[in-house]
Amino acid sequence: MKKIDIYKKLRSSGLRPTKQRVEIAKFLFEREKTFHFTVESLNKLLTKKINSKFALATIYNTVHSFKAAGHLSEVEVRGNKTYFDTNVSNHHHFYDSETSELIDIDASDIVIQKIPKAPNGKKIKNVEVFINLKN
Amino acid sequence: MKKIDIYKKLRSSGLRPTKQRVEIAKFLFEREKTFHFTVESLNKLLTKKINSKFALATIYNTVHSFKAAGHLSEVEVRGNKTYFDTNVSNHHHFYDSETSELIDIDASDIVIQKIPKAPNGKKIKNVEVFINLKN
DNA sequence: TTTTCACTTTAGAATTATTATAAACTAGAA
DNA sequence: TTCTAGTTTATAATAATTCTAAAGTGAAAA
Ligand SMILES: [Mn+2]
Ligand SMILES: [Mn+2]
Ligand SMILES: [Zn+2]
Ligand SMILES: [Zn+2]
Repeated sequence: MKKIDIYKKLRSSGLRPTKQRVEIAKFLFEREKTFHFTVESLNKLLTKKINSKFALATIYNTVHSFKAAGHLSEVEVRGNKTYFDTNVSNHHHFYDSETSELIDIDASDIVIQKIPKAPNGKKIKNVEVFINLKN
Repeated sequence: MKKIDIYKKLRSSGLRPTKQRVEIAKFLFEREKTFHFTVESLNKLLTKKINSKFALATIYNTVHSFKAAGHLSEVEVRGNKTYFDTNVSNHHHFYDSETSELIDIDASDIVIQKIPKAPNGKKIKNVEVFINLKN
């Protein structure tokens, strides 16, 4: 994803392309593979990557803005911290509790044959599969 | 589950049957259906049920002891608080984000036809399916 | 039955992740 | 260039959970 595209991405979702947002967006979206992170890990990596460091509140604000704009998704992982995901398409995860690492599974790589129907007046929004790993 | 069984359950897992543990165990395990709860909700319900209230730290200690003994499992749910589950068998969940409510799905009610193989030297420990609900 | 002590409970402090506040800053429209 | 709504920031506040260390207790042993 080129710099021009980063600006487009931000502008088209009503986010002013500030220095902070552009830096963070470049870090998050200029990559080939899915990136899973916590605010803490992102903050550490950003501080290492660029010389200036942003306020922690800015990382929180930005990540939440990106999520609200649909550029990030949130993954429910065992533990205290919130995990974010640059893959916003419907997909599943391996979870390695040894390393606290998430690995993407393409939606088409898991096929569910039988599924119960939703209870009383509710509908199924989506199905998330977690495959927990061991050594 | 009778009182005698509560004592057995505690003793056999190396937990001294103190007044607090017995009360909490009775509240959690003397029921037909699965019970999903947070420490906060359990504390509220216990305070209502029995006249005396226990220290919050005791609820935490007890719930963690029960989990370590295999009498409770932990369910990963979106949000800040930790959810516990009296159903310790392998099963899945509906999650209603409107009400923050979990509903059990028997393992046999979900059949997965296709599943990817675990990465590099890892093995699959277990598979958890979450069906998120909407209205 | 009494003694003893490792285990348990408890109140409160500490820690951790996250959110709120409010003052200073800035992108970009006018 | 000016103006202002949106943004960043340091810091305080909040919320869930864990830690601490003193007081209490179940039950093994005397
Ligand atoms: Mn979590
Ligand atoms: Mn959670
Ligand atoms: Zn992912
Ligand atoms: Zn359950």
